[in-house]
Amino acid sequence: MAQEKNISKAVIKRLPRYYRFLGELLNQGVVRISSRLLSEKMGITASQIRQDLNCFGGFGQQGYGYNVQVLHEEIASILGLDRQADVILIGAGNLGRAVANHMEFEQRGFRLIGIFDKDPELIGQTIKDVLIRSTDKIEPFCRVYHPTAAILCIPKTAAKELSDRLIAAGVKGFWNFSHYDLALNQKERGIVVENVHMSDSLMTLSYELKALTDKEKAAE
Amino acid sequence: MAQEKNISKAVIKRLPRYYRFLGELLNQGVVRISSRLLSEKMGITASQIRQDLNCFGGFGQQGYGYNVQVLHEEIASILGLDRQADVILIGAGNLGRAVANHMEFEQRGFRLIGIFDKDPELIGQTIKDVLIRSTDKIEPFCRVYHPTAAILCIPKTAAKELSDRLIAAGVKGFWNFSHYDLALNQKERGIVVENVHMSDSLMTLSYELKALTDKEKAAE
DNA sequence: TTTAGCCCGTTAAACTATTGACAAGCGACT
DNA sequence: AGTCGCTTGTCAATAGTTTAACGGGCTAAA
Repeated sequence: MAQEKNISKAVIKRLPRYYRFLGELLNQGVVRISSRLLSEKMGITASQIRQDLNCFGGFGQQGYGYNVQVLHEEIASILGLDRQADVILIGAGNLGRAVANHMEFEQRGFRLIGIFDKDPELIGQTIKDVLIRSTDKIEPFCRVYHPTAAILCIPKTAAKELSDRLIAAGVKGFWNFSHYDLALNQKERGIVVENVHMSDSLMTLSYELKALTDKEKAAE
Repeated sequence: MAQEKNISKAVIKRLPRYYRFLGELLNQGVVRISSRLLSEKMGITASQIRQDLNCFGGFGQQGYGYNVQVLHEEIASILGLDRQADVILIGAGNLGRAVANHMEFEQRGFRLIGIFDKDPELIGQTIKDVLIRSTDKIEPFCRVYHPTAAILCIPKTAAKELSDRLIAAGVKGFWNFSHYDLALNQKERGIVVENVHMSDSLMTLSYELKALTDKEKAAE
């Protein structure tokens, strides 16, 4: 395996997008693609594509380009989508249920093996054949099944306590939908966090819409 | 209003986070905060905070710092949270329902005024007192209510057609949860797009977990 | 087999973003 | 009123990211 140097975060963030576009090309039966053509499709520079891919090895060939299927598989492997990391979901409210139902975990490198909630009404129900257990059962469950990651779909107020407990129970990664800023406290402890701050995203949209309106007004 | 120069995207993306932290301080009854203190709480440099805030004007005072409430309100105003931009939701599946139920639109500068789906089973139902209508009714609805933005919680396959129709109907902003890369086609047309690519985020987490495991193995 | 046209990998340059440094202003205490 | 310590706003330096340029190798066609 290559990947000696530390790969920049910016590159990593682009990989899933490459993967998505290559998957589409594969579906369309496209066999080869040049960085120039892909750059036109994706709206980025060909230079960036070549530079990004080169972080992980020379997958292309001069005068030919890249083989779509090979590249698709290589990126899957880089992202670790060929594994099945066990993940548990904490919080089976609106958002938690939607995430459990909506995401294709198996195609993204994960397997959902447990769901936890503190609401007695929900406990005992199942989502996608996975039983909802009491949050009290998190520790015993982890002792048996050792999930690698946890998805947090819980209120901000519960996030600190639960994340601490999960880390103590051996969870290494978090997909955090709560408004709590998890990464702050967990850095440098061998814990990785991926935040999905939906309301931040919505506020960004608000800003951009406002900026758009202001600009149009100014143009008059 | 200040904000003459074009503000960098990186700064905008941080504003909601500032807003979140300031809101918390406000709840705790904190009256003033220095960039140094805030930087410790947020895990970024004080320099960056001062530089970011200065893009929009000098809200602080030497020897004192920033007034928490004033700054909180200023950022709300910059982000446009004091407005109520009308927004419609397209797609009332798992994800769409969760978004409608879960997000506090009124506190983020928006007001949800309509929901659309093509499934006859869902049409006629309501979410948060908002009626679910047929997607056939999008155009007449827009002619009457002129929504500023649309939330796309629909499959990739439907995204292109619906976004085209919505743009034709006068929608200016998209909060896009579909796997379709909306921004590509809509750039430079006075349309703003904020993508929430959840599966990209999940794949990023997969990469980071893999990298973590690899590093631990290498350390042995 | 030769040649022309592509296209990759790589290095260098341009650009952007973050961090550090410091002068000047404010507040609090003497 | 004067002084000390703190903190901003801003400029300069550093770090990081993106884009451009180019040598050389591969493909395909003559």
